[in-house]
Amino acid sequence: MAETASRPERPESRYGNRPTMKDVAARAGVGLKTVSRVVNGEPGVTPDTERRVQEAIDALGFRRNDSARVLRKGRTASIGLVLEDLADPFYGPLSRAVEEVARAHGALLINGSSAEDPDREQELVLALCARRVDGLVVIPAGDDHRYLEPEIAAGVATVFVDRPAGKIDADVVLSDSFGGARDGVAHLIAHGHRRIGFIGDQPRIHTAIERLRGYRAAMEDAGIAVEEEWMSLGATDPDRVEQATRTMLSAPDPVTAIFAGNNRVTVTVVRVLAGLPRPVAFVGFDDIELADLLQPGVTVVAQDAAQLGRTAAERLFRQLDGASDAPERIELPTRLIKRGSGELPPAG
Amino acid sequence: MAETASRPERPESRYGNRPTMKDVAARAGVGLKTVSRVVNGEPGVTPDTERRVQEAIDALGFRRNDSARVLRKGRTASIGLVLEDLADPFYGPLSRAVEEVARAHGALLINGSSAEDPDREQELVLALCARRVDGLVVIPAGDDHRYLEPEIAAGVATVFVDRPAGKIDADVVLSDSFGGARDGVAHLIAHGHRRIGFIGDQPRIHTAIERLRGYRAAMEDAGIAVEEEWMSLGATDPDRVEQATRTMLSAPDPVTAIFAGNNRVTVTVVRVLAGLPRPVAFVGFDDIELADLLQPGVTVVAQDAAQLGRTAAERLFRQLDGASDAPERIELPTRLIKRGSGELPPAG
DNA sequence: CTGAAAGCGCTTACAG
DNA sequence: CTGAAAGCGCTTACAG
Repeated sequence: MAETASRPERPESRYGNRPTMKDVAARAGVGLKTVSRVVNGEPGVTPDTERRVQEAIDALGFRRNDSARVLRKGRTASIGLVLEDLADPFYGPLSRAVEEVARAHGALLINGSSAEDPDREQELVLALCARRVDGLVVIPAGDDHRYLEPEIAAGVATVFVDRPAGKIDADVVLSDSFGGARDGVAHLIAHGHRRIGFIGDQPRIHTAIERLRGYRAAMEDAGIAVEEEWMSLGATDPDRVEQATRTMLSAPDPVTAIFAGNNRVTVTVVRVLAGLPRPVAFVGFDDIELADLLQPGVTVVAQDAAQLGRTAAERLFRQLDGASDAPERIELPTRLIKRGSGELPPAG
Repeated sequence: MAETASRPERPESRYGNRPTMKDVAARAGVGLKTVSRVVNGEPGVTPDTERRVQEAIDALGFRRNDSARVLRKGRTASIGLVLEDLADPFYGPLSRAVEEVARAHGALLINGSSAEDPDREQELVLALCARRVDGLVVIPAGDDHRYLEPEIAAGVATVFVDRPAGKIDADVVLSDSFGGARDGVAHLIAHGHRRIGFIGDQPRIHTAIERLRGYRAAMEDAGIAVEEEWMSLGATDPDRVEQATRTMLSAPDPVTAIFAGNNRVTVTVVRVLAGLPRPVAFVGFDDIELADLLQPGVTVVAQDAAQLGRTAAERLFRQLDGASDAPERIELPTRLIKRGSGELPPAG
């Protein structure tokens, strides 16, 4: 056992020591095409020939090189998924959903993180195109995707998720950020709040702007004049968010409620609020695990990450199956989940 | 804009309408090899020739087909990562760490979930081998990996993570499940508990067995005779875990503390305990988000998922760089994080 | 500095 | 039922 698994010397070429169809053909005493037929389960091979070929395959440990196959067939049966950060819990269910759809279509998933850097997004996307993935699901970091035009023209199916494509016309699947934020903020207003803070992601990110817009709309609907100090957009790292939270709460006339623009902001704000003596009402965009077990439970505007991924991937394969629908914008609804923190009345 | 992005007819072959080096060469009036030189930044091209080639590349929107390149070069500059479930928070940081190391080595990451199904694991792994990934990082679902022997012999670098390989000798990177569980249970014993329950994953999973072993060791060290009803291994779905928890707690002489075998078990047990009138002490294996904000805070045995991924990926690339070290078993330490739930005394 | 020929490991199109 | 030839889009090894 240890012997068969002992590490071999690495050859210069990784394939150098791999048997090919040619080797199998030679050993079985048949032509190349006959091996190809057996390997691919094509008809037109006598049982006896098939057996001889199969024996050669087993004896040599032959495994078809799909890399070569792809070169002839045209399709690679793989799709690329470019997201911001594989470690962000929001992308876990989304990735899985994309993978499941890909699997159902016999495709593999190549995954990459842009780290919210437009240059890195482009580099990754183009690397995937060079590998000739059949399609791309992209959570964009940048706001100019004209670099993709030649690829799309060449037939690479493309769907954007969570945020729209920039400066090109492409399929996009989004959550209703505007409506979700408006509902969440209206919910706080309905519980008596008028001084409400908004802490969100960087303003160059589409969802951050949309959610801020939803916040403003809800405030305006209620006839509340928003003050500048109530709004803070920026990085979602804990330090920045904690700072923003504390600033809002220590103002002479502090906010009595906070609305958070995404899951990472939520985690930090909740942590800060937990350390305060007086309760501050809170609603967050995106659900987070264990939100129901905190005291109070965390009220959130939930989006369905898995459904975003599933919808995008299905749309992608529809493109690959030849559908020539015009690019479409699909918006999925959000859902307000009341758990306590959003139903607190204004303090004092 | 809308025009350039409007969806083209899908050709039979995805590459049919893509310019190749041959097209570029024809347009620039040079040989194929000269185009190759320019595309790959090789020396030995006059500035003037280079400019002509570059113009042709830009005019045609040429992008090198790495799929073809790979066929000649031998290496695909891609590695495969097979894990259980992309949506499990434990695998997020692990995947990201593997991706970062891959990126540093210029490789792309192909990701797949086995859904804890050995057949699906094998299917995925072999599909990745057929694509000729340079290496594999595998969180195994099955316990027999002899099917990988021909691949490893052919030069596919392989590292197992989180659980050891079955029936083959290969690199493996693990957390110290035994030691971590023993420490966690000893911690409960140190706080006065003697009747302690263990709820873990299915017994065919290596980490489940190791953690159970750690539990038994701690109990034995303390001279406590373990009763059968205190141990429950099985699926980690909420229903099964809730049932197991309630059964242990409703026994005539119930346990006063529970040790959970992984993150999913922890989430469910914590949820059940939160609904009980009397406090039950708890320690979980794996840290979970917001564990510090619950009442009481959740004491856990934390493992470093990112470090597991990083270590495995680095080991993989060392193999690919030609290191011929013998297969090794690397065990990373765990860390007990005290937050309150594990320091509760036995009730009544 | 430049390029024609051969070949990577398959599949396609065709002929027997 | 079977197989020889050509070709997918590149790189390698070599010659000029």
